[in-house]
Amino acid sequence: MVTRITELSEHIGESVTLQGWLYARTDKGKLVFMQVRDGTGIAQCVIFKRDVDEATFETALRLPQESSLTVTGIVRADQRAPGVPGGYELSVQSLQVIQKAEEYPIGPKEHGVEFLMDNRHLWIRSSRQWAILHVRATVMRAIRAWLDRNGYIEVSTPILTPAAAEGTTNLFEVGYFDDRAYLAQTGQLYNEADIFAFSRVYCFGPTFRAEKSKTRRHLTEFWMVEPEVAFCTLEQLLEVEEQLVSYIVQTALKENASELKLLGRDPAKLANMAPPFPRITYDDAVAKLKELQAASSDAEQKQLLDITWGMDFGAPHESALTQLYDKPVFVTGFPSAVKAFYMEPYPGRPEVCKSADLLAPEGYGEIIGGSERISDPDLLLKRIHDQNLPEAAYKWYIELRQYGSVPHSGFGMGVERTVAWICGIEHVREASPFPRLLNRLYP
RNA sequence: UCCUCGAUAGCUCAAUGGCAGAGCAACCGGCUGUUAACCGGUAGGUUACUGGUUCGAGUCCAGUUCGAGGAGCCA
Repeated sequence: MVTRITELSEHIGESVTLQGWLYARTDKGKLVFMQVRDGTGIAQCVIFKRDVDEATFETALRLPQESSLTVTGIVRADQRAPGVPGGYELSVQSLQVIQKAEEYPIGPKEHGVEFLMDNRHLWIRSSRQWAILHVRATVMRAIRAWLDRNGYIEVSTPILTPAAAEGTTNLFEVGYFDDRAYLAQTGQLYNEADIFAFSRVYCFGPTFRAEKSKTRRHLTEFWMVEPEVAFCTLEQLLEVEEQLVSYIVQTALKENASELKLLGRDPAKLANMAPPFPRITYDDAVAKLKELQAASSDAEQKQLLDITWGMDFGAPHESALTQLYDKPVFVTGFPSAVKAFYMEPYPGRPEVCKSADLLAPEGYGEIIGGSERISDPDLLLKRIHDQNLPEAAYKWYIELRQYGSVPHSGFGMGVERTVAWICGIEHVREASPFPRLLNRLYP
């Protein structure tokens, strides 16, 4: 009978057996402290020389980090015991080494990014990475739970696609027999087909962008959930978004309290995530940014915040805007020219479209991009022509508007950016188990 | 693609143009409450690569490679 570390508190005074790996070890004379990981947590196992035979004590004293083992001992509650969740430790009675590990490269001291990324296959064992990936799993589970509970059906969209939805420069090209195919950048166009069969749908999977971006917010492969809703205006879509995001954050706060604590994330900064989120129009946001720019005394910041109406926001603009709110903020009504061809223009004001980005607080920036889609076939065709897109490739997409077209809206949410925000980490690469970056395809 | 910074022991980093160093990890020893323990000892080097300046280069110069941060683009 094997006990898991998360269940230790239910076995105080009992003899239990753990299976795991040696996370860290220190000794003090006739005493050895072993931090043992079992995948569910970390527990301190204490070996007193007088409690075990000579061979066991010698083994423990020399056991290398990350050796696999089975350990049996009495569970004790002890305030001094470190670990995850901590507070409980094992007085070891017996120890079996399954494999004595070779010298482990990742030690208890600090390491550089390149080294850690080269050792990502081992790095994920570290408590910090373990905590982040736990939160990631919670976020993904919460996304599905909320959508499933609210009448959405998950319909997978293809990864291998014939053409781009939004330009062709950022596509990964792959061979497709005698032809070429591209890795999907979005499932949205297929989602739009799916809503006419299922009304509310979402796709959830990896997305690929061959962008030569070298920033803390970019991966070339990332996970995105894309809900799409029939009979839905932009205003209604924003309500869906704020409810979903709030549910995700609240679920993580509830289920990953110890992980967030391990990450040093202050739960107070996430606690008030509840609808409604503030909304600001692009017009007002530009005016606000100009004020901020005028008020800035830093010359470099002044330069970065420079903006004129019609420009898309850069990272410094998003960052400055989010500092004004303690909740995520919607920016609506972007200029049509900087957004995708399929976004519905505002009636009487075609230079702006029914689009909305959701910017996460504390400078984390865009985690959602969404819009109401053009439902009129003639307008859609015109937009395709205006942008010199190949009409033939979009034949099926235009047909969706010819057989019972309805107002509809949808959005895409980036999982790694959302996880990075919730965890309060610097870089999205830590929010992915094996991140793919501009110069990183190993391991 | 552009801008800035960097590459020295397994890891993190020092070293005024003048003998290649420390901490951690490893190995040996000491210590019955460690939290990245502490104390003593041992071992560990093609200073990213190529060329140049110099009596002498880890250090200065040129080029190359790799990496980090940022911009643009985006979720």
